[in-house]
Order: sequence, then C-alpha cells, then structure tokens
Amino acid sequence: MQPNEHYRDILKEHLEFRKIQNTRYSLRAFARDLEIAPSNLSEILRGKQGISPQKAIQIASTLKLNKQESEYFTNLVMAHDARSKKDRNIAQRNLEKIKIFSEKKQLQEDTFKLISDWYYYAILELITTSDFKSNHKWIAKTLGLTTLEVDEAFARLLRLKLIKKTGGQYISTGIQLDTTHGVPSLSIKKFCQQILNKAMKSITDQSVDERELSTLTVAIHSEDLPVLKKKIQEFRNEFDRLIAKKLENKKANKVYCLSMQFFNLMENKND
DNA sequence: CGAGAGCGTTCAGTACATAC
DNA sequence: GTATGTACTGAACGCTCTCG
Repeated sequence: MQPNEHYRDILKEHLEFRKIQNTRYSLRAFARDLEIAPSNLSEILRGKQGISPQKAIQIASTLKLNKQESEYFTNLVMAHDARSKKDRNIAQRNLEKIKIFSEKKQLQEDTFKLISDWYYYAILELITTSDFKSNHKWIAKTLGLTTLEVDEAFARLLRLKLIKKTGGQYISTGIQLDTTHGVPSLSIKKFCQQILNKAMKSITDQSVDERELSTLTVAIHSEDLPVLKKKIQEFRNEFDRLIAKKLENKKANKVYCLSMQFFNLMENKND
C-alpha cells in the first residue's frame, strides 16, 4: 500500500513557496539550502531518484519542519525508498499511526491544500454571478487562468462537494469549508501571497473607478492589538452582510476580493 | 554584441546496502 | 560471496539573462 502523499510533492510545495517569496529563487538555490547537489534534487523532483533516510532527516531539519511534520516526511521517504522491504513496511505502519493520530487536523490541512490557490474561492463566487457560463474556456478567460487549471479546480471542487453539476450547469452546494484558523500552514501563506500579488497587479491593470486601495500607517500599543484585530474581523463580517443584503433582489455580476493587511512595520519585532 | 553567471538537466562513475 | 540496484557526486551541456 502506497502512502497518500509523496514526499516529492512536499518538496515541490516548499520550492514553489520560496519561488513566490523570491522570483529569482531556483532549483539550484533550493538544492544549496537543502545541502544537496542540484543534479540530485533535479532527479528527485523528476522521480528518477529517491532519498536515503539520512538525507531525509537532514532535509526535514533544513526545512525547519516541526516534530510531527518531520516524522511524517521521513516516514514517507522510508516508505518509498528504504532499501529493505522490512524498513518500508515499518515506515508504512508508522504513517498509518501518524494518520490516525492527526486525522482531523490532516483533513483540514488537506482540504485547505486543495484550495490554497486564490482561484478556488473566485470560481465559487463566479458561479453565483448572473453572466456565469459553465464553460471551462470562458471561466479560464474570465479569471485569467489556463483551461488545465480550471479543469483541475472543478475536479477538486466536485470531489469536495462544494459544487455539483446538474443538467450540464455548475451549481454551488452552499457548503462552507472549515479551514484551520490561525494555523500558519504553507497553504495559508501561499494563498495570502497570491492575493497580495493580485492586489499589486490591480494597481497598474485597473482604473481608480474599479478598485479601492487605501493605506493607514499608524503607531499603536501592542496591548491594543487583539481589540484592533477584532475590529477588522467585525468590519469584514459587516461588509459581507451588506453585500448579501444588496444581492437579495439581484444577482452579482462581478467577482471582487477584499484583502486587509494590518502588520508590524518595525524590523525589530521584540517589544 | 560578447562574456560571464546562473539555470535545469543528463550522464558516467563511485560507493554502499540489499537480495539471492 | 557475489550480483544487482540505487543514492549520490561531479562534470558537462545547452539555454537564458544580465551587464558593460
């Protein structure tokens, strides 16, 4: 029995994340950070080569995985690449144990991983608009995606039962996703970075009439931070309710994104 | 426009663990 | 003990990009 996930995908995800942070980041740079040869990494990612248990531990360490993630990663490697059948079986059994132990957390993480790209939410909203067409080419063009991305997205959304197809038309099931709150997972970070990139693009691509970008730079006291964060959440909820009220007697015809950032501008984050 | 740097990839060779 | 498979290394290739 094969593990559900391949360690190769974990490595690819980390590389992709670093590339988002730094567009000049490369496979070679990643290999340098992991302290392995670029040729080695290239072949690992292309599935032409495996990883030894020693390397797996070293990579988990350099990726700064926590104890559970590290254990999961090394067992994934062992389950695939251990030389002896005995070691592969042991690793496989360990993976089952880890899976049962963290089943709920894993489910939430897996769910968010599937929708960690910005366009999943955008597609779900686009479906509710008046001009929506259940045509992958039209959807791809509307959101600036490739048809392959749209194909994959709809396959996942159908699997997650977030949408259904009746009479050749996509319909939202209205099911809300319970994504992990406050968990600094790679998926959530990736989602936020993609949205920020979209916001940056809107500065040059969209007219002032189409968008609203505003910034407030302000000095605060750190003990007020929880109250201020709560206020932002309240505004977001109020904004959402207002939109819902406005759409009581008409259908939406645009998909917009409201993204708020409130963050520390000081390089030294210690008080 | 040429030089140099960096990129991803392939390939030959080596070392070592496992299977028989 | 030997054959086999494979992780790993380093050299090299062709390509792109940047800089002077």
